[in-house]
Amino acid sequence: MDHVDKILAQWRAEHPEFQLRPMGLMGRMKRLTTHLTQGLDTVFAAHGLNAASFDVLATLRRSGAPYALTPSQLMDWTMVTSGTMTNRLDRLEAKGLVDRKKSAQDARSVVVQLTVKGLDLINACVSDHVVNQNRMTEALNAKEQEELDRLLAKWLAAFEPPDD
Amino acid sequence: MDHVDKILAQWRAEHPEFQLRPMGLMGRMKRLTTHLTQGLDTVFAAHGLNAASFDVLATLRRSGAPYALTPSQLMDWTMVTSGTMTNRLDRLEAKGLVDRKKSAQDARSVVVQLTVKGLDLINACVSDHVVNQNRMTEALNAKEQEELDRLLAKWLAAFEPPDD
DNA sequence: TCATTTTATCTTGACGTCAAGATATTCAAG
DNA sequence: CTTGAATATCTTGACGTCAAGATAAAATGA
Repeated sequence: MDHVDKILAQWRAEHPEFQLRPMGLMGRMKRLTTHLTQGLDTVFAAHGLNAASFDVLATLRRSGAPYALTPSQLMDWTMVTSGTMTNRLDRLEAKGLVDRKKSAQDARSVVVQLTVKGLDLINACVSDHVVNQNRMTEALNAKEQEELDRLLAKWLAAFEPPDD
Repeated sequence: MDHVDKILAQWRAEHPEFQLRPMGLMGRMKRLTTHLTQGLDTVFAAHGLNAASFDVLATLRRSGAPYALTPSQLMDWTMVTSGTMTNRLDRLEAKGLVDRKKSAQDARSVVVQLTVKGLDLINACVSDHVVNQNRMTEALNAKEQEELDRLLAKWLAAFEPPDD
């Protein structure tokens, strides 16, 4: 009897005819996401970052040398709007973790690149982050993780058709 | 090859030694949550609500007649801070969907109750909401939903020890 | 009883996000 | 060419959220 079970029990008492499995699924997803987010934030904060800034720096880092992408490419990877990305980049630039240069090919465009300071920071943070993620997933064994991943991937495919 | 697979492939190229299954799991959870949230918002918006206001009204509704809880009880159910709950209640009260009365038993406390207007609105909205949730879960069959729910519940238990 | 601690709610200030719109540049059709 | 459409980024204003602190009332215990 966890928190979500209690919510479902209340609905069942008020509306016995409701088909509640999807609600349970989404409720557990939402609550789990809250806990996972908090757990990840701890590591980000230890490096002076938050989820938003980590998201951008990690995207640049894993794109490989020279660790440079346009704001539009960053928006595609991170699922945020242009206004949000502008705001994130302003803060990262103010902290000296990225810099912005006008694109040579397209005068409308900008190239965002990790600074040396930004690269060092994200390297250290990502290492801790991966360890942290593994620790937070220990409640499930290898087989369970595999099965969960398979089901999530199938569900996700309904919203993001895989290209291949 | 979905979006998360692409992210993992980038990390694998940069850091072959990383243990990436937990990252894949969390990435899919996060992305799925984003899509699910957007899908739910559509129904809320059709009734003039958002996720925050729906959350409060639905919590009051499923608590059963007389649809009245204190702000502290609402905070426990919804996992938000006191400042957030004050803000949510201010807006709902301004729209005439709930009212706040001082508690007779405890002068520190307040009782938040659905108005008739609030009750009618949340009844209509919840019906649509349950249908919507079921529709958004159709990508998984009954057996898959059951298995996914079992795994999520087990993982969630690591963060919220079930009392029973 | 009275002082201390705990509880319940609200306030304040900062931040991250989005939608809608503004600017500037490039592309494409005739 | 030239002009209209599409693209890339930034700006603005509103909102939801949180952490930290303020206020008031109740509970505790000496």
